[in-house]
Amino acid sequence: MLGDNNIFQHAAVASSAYASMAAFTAAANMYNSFYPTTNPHIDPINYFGCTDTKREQLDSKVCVKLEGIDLWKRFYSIGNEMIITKLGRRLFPTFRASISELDPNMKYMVLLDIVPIDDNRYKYQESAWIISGKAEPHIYGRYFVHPDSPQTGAQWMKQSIQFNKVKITNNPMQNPNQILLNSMHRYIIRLHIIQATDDYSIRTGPLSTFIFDETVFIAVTAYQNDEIKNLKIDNNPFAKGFREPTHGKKNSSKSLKRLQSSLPLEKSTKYEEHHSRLCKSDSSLLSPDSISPPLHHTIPDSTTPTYINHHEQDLNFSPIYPHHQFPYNPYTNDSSTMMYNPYMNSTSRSTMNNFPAYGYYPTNNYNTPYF
DNA sequence: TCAGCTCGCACCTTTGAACCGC
DNA sequence: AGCGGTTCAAAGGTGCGAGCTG
Repeated sequence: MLGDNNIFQHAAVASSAYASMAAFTAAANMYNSFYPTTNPHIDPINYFGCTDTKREQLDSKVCVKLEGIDLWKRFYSIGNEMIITKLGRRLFPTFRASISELDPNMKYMVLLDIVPIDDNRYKYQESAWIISGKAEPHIYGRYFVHPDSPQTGAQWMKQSIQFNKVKITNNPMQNPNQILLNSMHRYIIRLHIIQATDDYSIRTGPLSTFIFDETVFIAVTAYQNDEIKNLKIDNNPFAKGFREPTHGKKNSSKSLKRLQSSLPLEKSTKYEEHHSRLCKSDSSLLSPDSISPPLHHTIPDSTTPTYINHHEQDLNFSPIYPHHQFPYNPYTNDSSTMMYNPYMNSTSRSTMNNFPAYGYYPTNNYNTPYF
């Protein structure tokens, strides 16, 4: 099973049950940094861990809510960008979530990773993102394990979980705990909750994966869209130094424009304001022939999460495929793991058959079996 | 030529050690 | 001795912009 993966072997035989789980992830990340796979269908942890173990799902009542949803939506509505650097850059907005309905006495691990949502590379041209070619292969298997992992459900549910230390990089030789991304590619954040039942539960314990549409972003080495840049400056405390109208070479009109654009607006108004721009941007982005997406737009709302029961789901109509197991094994067909999708609820289910689940991103394959 | 990337910089927040008073 | 509050320097997170690269 382990093959010649000595790093993994050493981690797997760690004496402490939970230390070995963390060590496993670290080792997998380390291994992947040295021996990256570019095969889009093989998750390295899965590849070197378990290839054919069926995963149970967590209790279907388990609920995850994305915190700071309003800010995420504001970035989402413009077309979020995240800076990546060789040394690693933090995510902003910070990914925060609150979990409910876990077993208070059971121990869990919480992991975060970032996966591509399509096979395209993009470029920013004439104030819009357009496809510029085929994507570079994504290196799978880099996860950020929440430093509090593992802890009991009661502890996880006590307060919101913050992933403020997560860093993204474009340097494969950077710290393996940083998530490796390609510039000018589009990604989405995933959250994984794994029941920590024993030494190897990271590979075998019940798992649920949660995806939040609002976290879609394009990785860049420099901001392309001024609106995004200004929104970051106005909301990130570390960028406060760039808010001052007289700062550096910023001219007053530019600063004034930025300040105006950042004024708090009534939520619905703000989204509607960006709506037309988003449609234009996405249509050019997602369809080379510039066909606009269906006029069925809603701002995703992860504050009202609904879950998919994959056993009930009609895969012939829905673009959503189950996360088979953690790690994903492309050669099994286990639909046990549920996944969060804000569009899927009792009232919108019928719409699903006609409209892609993730609205603005009909080419979504970020929930296809990579994992 | 140029889009994309790197690096040093100024400016800022965060962090934690040291100090102080109760 | 222990605790809580304050101060302050170091560490680290920002975007900027010039220069580099393929």
